[in-house]
Amino acid sequence: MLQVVWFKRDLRLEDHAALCAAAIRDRILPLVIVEPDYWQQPDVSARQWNFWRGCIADLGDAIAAKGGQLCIRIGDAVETLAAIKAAHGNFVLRAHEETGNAWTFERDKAVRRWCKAEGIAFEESRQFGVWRGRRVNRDRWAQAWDRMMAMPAQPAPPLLMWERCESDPLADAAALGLADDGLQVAPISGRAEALATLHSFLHERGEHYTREMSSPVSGESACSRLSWHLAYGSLSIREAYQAAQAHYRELPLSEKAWRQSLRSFIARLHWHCHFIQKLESEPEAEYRPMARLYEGLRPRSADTVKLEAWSEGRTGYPFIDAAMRYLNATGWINFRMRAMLMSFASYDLSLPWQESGTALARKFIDYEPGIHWPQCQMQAGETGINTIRIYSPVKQGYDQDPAGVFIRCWVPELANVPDAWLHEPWKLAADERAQLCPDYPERIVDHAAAAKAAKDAIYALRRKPEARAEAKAVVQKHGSRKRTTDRKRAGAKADQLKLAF
DNA sequence: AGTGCAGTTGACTTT
DNA sequence: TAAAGTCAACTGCAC
Repeated sequence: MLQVVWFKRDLRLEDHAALCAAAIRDRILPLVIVEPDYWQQPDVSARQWNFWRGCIADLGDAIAAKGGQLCIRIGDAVETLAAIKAAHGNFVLRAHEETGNAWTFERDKAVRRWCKAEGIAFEESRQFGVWRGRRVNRDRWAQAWDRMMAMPAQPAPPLLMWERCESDPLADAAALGLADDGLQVAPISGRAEALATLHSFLHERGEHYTREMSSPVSGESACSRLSWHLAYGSLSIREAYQAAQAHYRELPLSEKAWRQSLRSFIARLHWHCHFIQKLESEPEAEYRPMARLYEGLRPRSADTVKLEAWSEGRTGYPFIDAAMRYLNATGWINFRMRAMLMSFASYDLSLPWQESGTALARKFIDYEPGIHWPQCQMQAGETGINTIRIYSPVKQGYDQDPAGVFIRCWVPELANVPDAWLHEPWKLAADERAQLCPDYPERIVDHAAAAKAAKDAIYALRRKPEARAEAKAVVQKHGSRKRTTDRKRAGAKADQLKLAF
C-alpha cells in the first residue's frame, strides 16, 4: 500500500525512522503540509518560516536527486490528507512523534481521529529521547535515552520508489500573513549547512566551549550553533550525539579542553530531550506553572509598556538591551543570555512568563516548544523545585562583556559614554548624561529593589506546607535523577540522588 | 621573629 | 544556568 511520509520538524532523509519504515514496504509519497492556521499562532514568526522554508526546499532537492518529488501542500492537515486519499487511494500515514505547542497537539489529535474514521493506519516513530504520554517513569529515563541515542543512525534509504503528486509552490512569508520581524541576518538552512556546522564545531570552534559559551561575544562562535538545524530536523539529535561520541573517543587524553567540551556538549544534548519530555508529559505546562500554587504570583496579563520596552531593548540596562537587540537582529542568542532576559522579564518587570515567553518564542528561529516552555517556567521560578536564579544585569555585564564591546556594538546610543560608566550609565551626573547619551532611556525599574521584592514573594510562597508537598510531586513527575559524581563526597553520599531539574 | 589586624579568597550555605 | 551571606584560612603589613 502507498506510504505517505509526512515530514514535519524532521526535514532530512538520513536517520529518518518513518522514511525507513516506509522504504521497505511500498511506494512513497513524501509530504510536507504548510498549515496557514499554524502560522497565525502567537508564538511563530516570519523568521521561523523563512528558515523552515529553506529546509523544505533543501529536502525537496535531496528527494529530486533521488528521482522523486516532494509533495508540498498548503492547507489544513486533515483536508490535505483527505484530498490525497481521494486522488491516490488508501495509504499508510507515517511521521515522527512531535512534541509541539497546543496547536500542533490538537492538530495531531484531529489527524488521528480522521485516520481512525477512514481506516488509515497512522504510524509514528520516535526521533528524540522522548517518550509518549503523561505517565513516563523518570527513574529509568536517562538509561533509555542512552540506549535510544546509541541505536544506529540509518543512512538515507538507497533505493526508493516514489509516488508523484500534485504540489503547491512554497509560499513566502507574506503569503502566510507573516510580517517582517526585523531579522537582519538570515541564517542558512538545510542539510549541508547543518553538517558543516557540526563539523566546524567538533573540529574547530568547540575547543573552549565550556569557558566561552556563556559570553554573548565568544558564544557566537564557541556554541555549537546547531539549535535551529536540530529544531527543524535537518540534523538529528542522534547524529549530533554519535558524531560527538565518536570524536570524543578518538581524542587523546592530552586534549583536556576538547574532552571537557565534548562531554559538556553531550550533556546538553541530553538536556534537550529532558526538557521536551516535560512538555510531552504535561502539555498544560505551555500555559500553567507546574507548581499550581504559583498561579497568582504575577499579574495574569502583562503591563504592555514594560513588555514592549523589554521586547525592544529599551529597559535602560545596557547589557539587557544589547542582548535583546542582538536577539531581535539575529534570531539567536546563547543560553545564559536567554536565561537573563527571562529573569529580567519575570523578576524585575513582573511580566507573566506566558506573555514574555510568547514574545521570546517568536524571536527564536530555533523555537522548540518542548524546550521553550519548561525553560520559561523555570527561569521565572514557577516550577516550585528549582533554586530561584535572579540575574543581576550589571554583574552579568561585567562578567560576560567586561570590555563593553557587545554593549557598544548593539546600543549605539552609548557610544560616547566612557568605559567606567558603560554598564551603569545612570551613575553619570545628570548633566553629563544629558550630554553623553541623551537618547538612551532611563532605567524602567530599580533592579535591587525589584529583585528583593520578587524574592520575598516567592519565598513566602515556598515556605507554605502545601508548596513543599507540591514540589515533591513535581520532582516525582519531572525531576532528573542524576547520581552525584562529586568525588569529595563519594563516601558519604554515593547513593544519594542528586535532583536536578 | 612573632603577634595582631584588616582585608582577601574560597568553600559552603541560605534565600 | 544566580547572588548574597557566612566562616575559616590565608596574606600583607605595621609594630
